[in-house]
Amino acid sequence: MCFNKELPFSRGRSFFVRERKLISKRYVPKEIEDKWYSYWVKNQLFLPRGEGTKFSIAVPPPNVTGILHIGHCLNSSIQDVFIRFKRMDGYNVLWIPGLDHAGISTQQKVLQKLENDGVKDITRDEFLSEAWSWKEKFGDKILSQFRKLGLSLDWSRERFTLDDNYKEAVKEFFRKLYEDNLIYKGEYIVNWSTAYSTALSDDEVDYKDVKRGMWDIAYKVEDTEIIISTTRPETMFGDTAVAVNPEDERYADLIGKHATIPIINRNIPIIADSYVKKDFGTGALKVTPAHDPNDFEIGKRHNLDIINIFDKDFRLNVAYEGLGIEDARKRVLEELKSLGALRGFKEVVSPVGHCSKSGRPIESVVSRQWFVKMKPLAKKALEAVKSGEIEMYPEHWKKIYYHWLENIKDWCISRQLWWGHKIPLEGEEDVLDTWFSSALWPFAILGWPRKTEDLDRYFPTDMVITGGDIIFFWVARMIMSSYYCLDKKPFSKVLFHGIVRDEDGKKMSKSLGNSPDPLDIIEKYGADALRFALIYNNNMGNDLLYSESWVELGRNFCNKLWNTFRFISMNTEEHSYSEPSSNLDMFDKWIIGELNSTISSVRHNIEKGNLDIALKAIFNFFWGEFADWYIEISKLDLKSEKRGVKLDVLVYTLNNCLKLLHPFLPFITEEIYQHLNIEDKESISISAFPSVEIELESYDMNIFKEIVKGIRSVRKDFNIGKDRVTVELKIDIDFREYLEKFTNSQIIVVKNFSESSILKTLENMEIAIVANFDREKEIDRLESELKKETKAFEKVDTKLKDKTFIAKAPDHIVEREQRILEEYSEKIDEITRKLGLLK
RNA sequence: GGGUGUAUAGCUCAGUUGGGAGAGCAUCUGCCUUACAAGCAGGAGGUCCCAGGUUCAAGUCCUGGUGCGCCCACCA
Repeated sequence: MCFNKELPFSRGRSFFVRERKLISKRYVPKEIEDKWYSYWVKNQLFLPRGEGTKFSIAVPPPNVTGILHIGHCLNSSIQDVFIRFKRMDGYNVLWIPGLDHAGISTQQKVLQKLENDGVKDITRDEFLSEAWSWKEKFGDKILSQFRKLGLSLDWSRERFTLDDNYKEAVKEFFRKLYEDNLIYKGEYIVNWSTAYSTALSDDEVDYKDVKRGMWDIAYKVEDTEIIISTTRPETMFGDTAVAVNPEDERYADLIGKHATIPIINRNIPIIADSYVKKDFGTGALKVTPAHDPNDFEIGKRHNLDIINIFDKDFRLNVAYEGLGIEDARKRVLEELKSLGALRGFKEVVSPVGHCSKSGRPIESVVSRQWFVKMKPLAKKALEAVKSGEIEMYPEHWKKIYYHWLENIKDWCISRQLWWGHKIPLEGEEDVLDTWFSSALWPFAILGWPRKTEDLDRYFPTDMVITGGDIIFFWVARMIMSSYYCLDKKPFSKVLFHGIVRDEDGKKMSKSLGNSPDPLDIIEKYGADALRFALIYNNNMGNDLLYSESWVELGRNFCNKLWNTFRFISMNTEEHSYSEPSSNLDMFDKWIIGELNSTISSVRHNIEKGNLDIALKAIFNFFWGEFADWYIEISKLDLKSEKRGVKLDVLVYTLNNCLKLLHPFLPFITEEIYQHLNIEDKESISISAFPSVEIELESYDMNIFKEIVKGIRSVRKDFNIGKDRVTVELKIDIDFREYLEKFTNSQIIVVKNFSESSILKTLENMEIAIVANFDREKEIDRLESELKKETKAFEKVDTKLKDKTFIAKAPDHIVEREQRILEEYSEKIDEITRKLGLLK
């Protein structure tokens, strides 16, 4: 195989000889990240390749409004880890990028811009051309941020929800629903966004508790009156009944009579409906079917008239013509007061629907809108998850999903906007809800409704990864539409991750100004550091409280990686690498053994979706074992005849770590991999993900580590410094020579520790260090240690004296406790003996 | 009101099927030991929310309570 490689620097071992001075002591991500991204794209490394099993993901398309935030970074980094892992593991991988036109949000932004530019009276076509240039500008910006993050997306298949192909998909979906009688147009009460002058679906409304006034108003009934309570007095002109509870004795003899609306003096019937609560307000309710969902339902039950009291700009049109809602309310109250009809006032806190986009209160109005009947679509979507055909993690999301689908309501899909898919029927000017098109994303981007190779090969996709906040908007609707259109699931697995919050637990938002710009973070710390931070701290499903200190840890880790590479590269200038196989000593066997278990753990945890655990496993191995112990010990042999083997093991381990880390930290791993140059691959991204290759009997180094730590600890406690010391042991060890060099000590084996030594108890044994020391200090130290050990001894002793424990606990547990007891006992004996000598 | 999640070190969080309490940050002490001060070494710091229960054994399982969070519905 021969690649036409065009590497962005001169590559190979000679690099270090000639340019070593250029390798900076600190890792500087800025200098390499863009370079490698261009290299990957230029060499088409993100296109599907090979004959392996397919693995495909459709990226949740970001809105063309705004810019990428930290949450997007988390979402897309998680996906990239899976994608890069599978690509390295031999799968034929496809990851498709794209954007969502985001109807309301985008239209609003564009209108805002036009208003700022002083443009008025624009036609639909003029508006659309303005919106398209907006899309070009901001869409590119978002996608370039994806590149900055290092996402290995197939850019040759970039999609947009308003592409011509996509329009076909939307038309086909609508046509099918229409022909199956699942779409209908009707006069219904809908949520109306006064900010955007369009209908909204129920899901786009957020309820917030609002403090507002509630007034009692008297309506005349023949020679008496009935007093109703309302928070919206100005809607009285749309009243078509007064309702009371049928059980309410106070009003029993009024039912069937007529009440008169004050001011306009129109008569309306008094009806009985069990919806009305006796103990709320006065127990009498004014019924305004045109402007309240519950009243609308009452109206349907009693065949009441519907009187719309607003024009399209929400100015009154029955009385007080032309006044806005607030002004009208004031005037109505004044007039009621002068008529003597105003009987009470109090403040109440009650939930009010707000437009989830603009934050303004929504109005309920009756209008003609298009709806989709959802119950028939929900059935298969429900079954698919219940049967396990589609998996959802964390699993508790299933319950939320079931509950929504089991209580699903019809979906209002028409929007009075310009930016979107026009309803594909003669004469219709409205557009479809954005989610109507998003629902088709996984298959529309693969070519549906046409039969394409991509659709055939890559659908259903393997997973969808998203925040739980769009489970209804998006995930559930994709599942419904996919079964409906193709009779297949859209993906096999749904992974929900948490929301990124700030350090105080507040949701990141522009208005709070607490959301850092990912580009600033990348500029300062590098994309790898940001990816590290997000994945290292993301326990699947829980929210995460973002802190810049995480990114610092990521950067520090990259720096550690970089300096490990520098150290190794300094020593390998003249070295010709071959995979380590023979002449391995105990330390080599130990580190390769540890590497092997890390590899297993990483594979296992990525497959399970526990990316944080996988990353921590590599982090701990690389920093805590390889750098802190193996490299330090290997320095002892870099001048001996073992040098060659040591370098082989160093390079081998580093190279494997790079590959394990590549899905998480794509840039720095590529940079170092290319420098190492020990495999014939044009990129680490298409090299083979590690599997356990060198099987060997691994070596346990715990005793070695414990003794080293014991000596260090004593040196510190007694200010011994770096002087050579004599260390007494009661057993011989097979790494004595290394231990002596590593700790600057002389090891001797003794039967009893000498009087002039400092006793140190380790987990498995005791050692004694011979040095000058403060006698009193040592006595204090030993006494407090004796206390501690005695307490621990007694705890285990009590346990072992418990007959039921001996009888019922498994043998291996009992044996272990006995072993532990012996250890404590030995330690106590030794400390006691030592104390005797000192005193 | 219905549903659901969470409570472990000063902070943010890990803790697999029950079996000797962990990481990062912060903090204290000593080191520029030639790969790395973005580093190295050594420490200190915990009533695992509360109360019961199951068990030889509970941070882990069960019941109840409390605090915090989220989702759905909604009162004129």
